[in-house]
Amino acid sequence: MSTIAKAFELLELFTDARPRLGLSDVQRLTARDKATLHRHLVALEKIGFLEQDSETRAYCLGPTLTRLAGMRARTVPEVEMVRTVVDALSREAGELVHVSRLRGFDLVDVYHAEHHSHPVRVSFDAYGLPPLFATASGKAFLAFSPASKLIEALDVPRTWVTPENPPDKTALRDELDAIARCGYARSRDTLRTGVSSVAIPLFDANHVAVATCAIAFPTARGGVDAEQRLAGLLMAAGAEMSRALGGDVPRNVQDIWTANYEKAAL
Amino acid sequence: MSTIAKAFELLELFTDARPRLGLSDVQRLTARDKATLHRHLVALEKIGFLEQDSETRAYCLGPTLTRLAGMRARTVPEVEMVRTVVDALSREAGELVHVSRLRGFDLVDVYHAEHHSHPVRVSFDAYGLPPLFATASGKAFLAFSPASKLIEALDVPRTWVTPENPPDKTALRDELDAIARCGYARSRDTLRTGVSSVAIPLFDANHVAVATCAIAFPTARGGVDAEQRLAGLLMAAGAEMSRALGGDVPRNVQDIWTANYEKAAL
DNA sequence: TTGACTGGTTCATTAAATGAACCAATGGCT
DNA sequence: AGCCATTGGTTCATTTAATGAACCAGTCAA
Repeated sequence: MSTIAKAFELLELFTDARPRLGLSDVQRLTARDKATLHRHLVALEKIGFLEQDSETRAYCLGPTLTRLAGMRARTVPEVEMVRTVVDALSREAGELVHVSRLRGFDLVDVYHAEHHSHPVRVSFDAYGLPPLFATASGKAFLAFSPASKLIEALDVPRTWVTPENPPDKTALRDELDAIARCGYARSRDTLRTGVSSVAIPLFDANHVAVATCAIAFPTARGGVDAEQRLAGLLMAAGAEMSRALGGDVPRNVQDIWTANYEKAAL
Repeated sequence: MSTIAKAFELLELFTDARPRLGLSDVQRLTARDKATLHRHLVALEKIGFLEQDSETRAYCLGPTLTRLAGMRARTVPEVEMVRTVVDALSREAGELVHVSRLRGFDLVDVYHAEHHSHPVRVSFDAYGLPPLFATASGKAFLAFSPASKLIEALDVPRTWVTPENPPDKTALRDELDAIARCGYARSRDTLRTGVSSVAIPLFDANHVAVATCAIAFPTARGGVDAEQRLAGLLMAAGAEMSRALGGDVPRNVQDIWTANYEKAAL
């Protein structure tokens, strides 16, 4: 394995659950040699990917990440464009909006925006990324992808331990069909109790689902009508977001969306 | 040099000026071997620090940076605390506010917030980071640091080509003295034409300046009164921000700030 | 056709990463 | 006091992984 990948694995250890790790912690988590780990940690600290508390000697994620992420947000046109749309959507919805893109069989954050009014802390990768069929975003993606994708997705080995999710294939298939009909996916308290979300897929130029946009909101605040309102906003913005990514929404999906958000607006 | 550092240097090549680089571009910029560079680029792409446009084959900064930066923003208490203060300040000022911290002789972004009303795109590292004495933030830092810091700062070799800034030591010393007296530093069109800013230092627990907070605004929008208003906001929030970093403002500086922003409020 | 570009690959050489053993300091606990 | 288990960090002989000159293949313009 390349040293770069090894060093990166160290960065991945820092999660919401354990944001500060000492040398020994890292050693326990990786079961690698202490000397090597120490050198890697120092190297990462030198370049600002980690920083070390001079008192406790513990490491945490460093400021360079902020800088580079900002650079990406400014310069990568894809993100730049999505950003304006997502910011607007976030203001309108008053909730956390995030766009993720498929990378292998994981959905990784492209950009997210949270309206200031009521901060909902939604943390993603506590211990690895959840499987596609466990999140609204993932289901939105699968529902608008060829069936073969689901088969593949189910076969991919995962670090994430599903919290009581024996993926029942037929039930899942039914749910995905329902999502394809109503235009958006939903989840309640599945990823994190108290957090619900609605999600739609975003499409590339070939009308293939390659990304997702989701709105997360506290379950307590989201009745059926609230959920439908948010889903309506999502579907109304769906075309613009796909276009921001350089893609386009398939005709049949656009028809479903148009019908649904017009209904929601009434 | 460690492989980690080498790979990191590649990431540093991606700037606002040139956000997308092909293999050959990278080779020209680094004068390193193509094979090695290619392997590094691929490794960085695998972990999502870069991403490659499948059509143009060019690389740009990747989505993992966004994810990790978000993780840091959420989990590192220092950032978390600064965040709330900076967000508030940004809303009040209606301008871009950013907090940077000293790292070697560079100021690196800890957190920044931009009020949505009028977006000012202020890009920092076009070709390396500017020297301390060329920015409001840097001058704010130097003015409240022992004189030896300035001597050191002037001696540090820099990649940044100063755009007509032969650092005249006595003039600089005079300016820094003036800053120390009035409580904040200012710059007009120095870093980027059309952009002005005001800045104050932030102090650690030992009353040593270790960071800065600056407000950037379009020169066109900033008359003398506007500048003083922003500087007043900055000085009023200075104590809270230093405390958010776990530090404290020296008595004499606090006195200057208190006197000045009370004057500005009248 | 040629030549100058791309991005990407091979494989012998070499330099850098590795890890067992070792320090030094800290913090309980008898 | 002494002791044992921690902690973060370092050394240096060994080995593994990084390196780079040369090489492919594709693209574009002259």
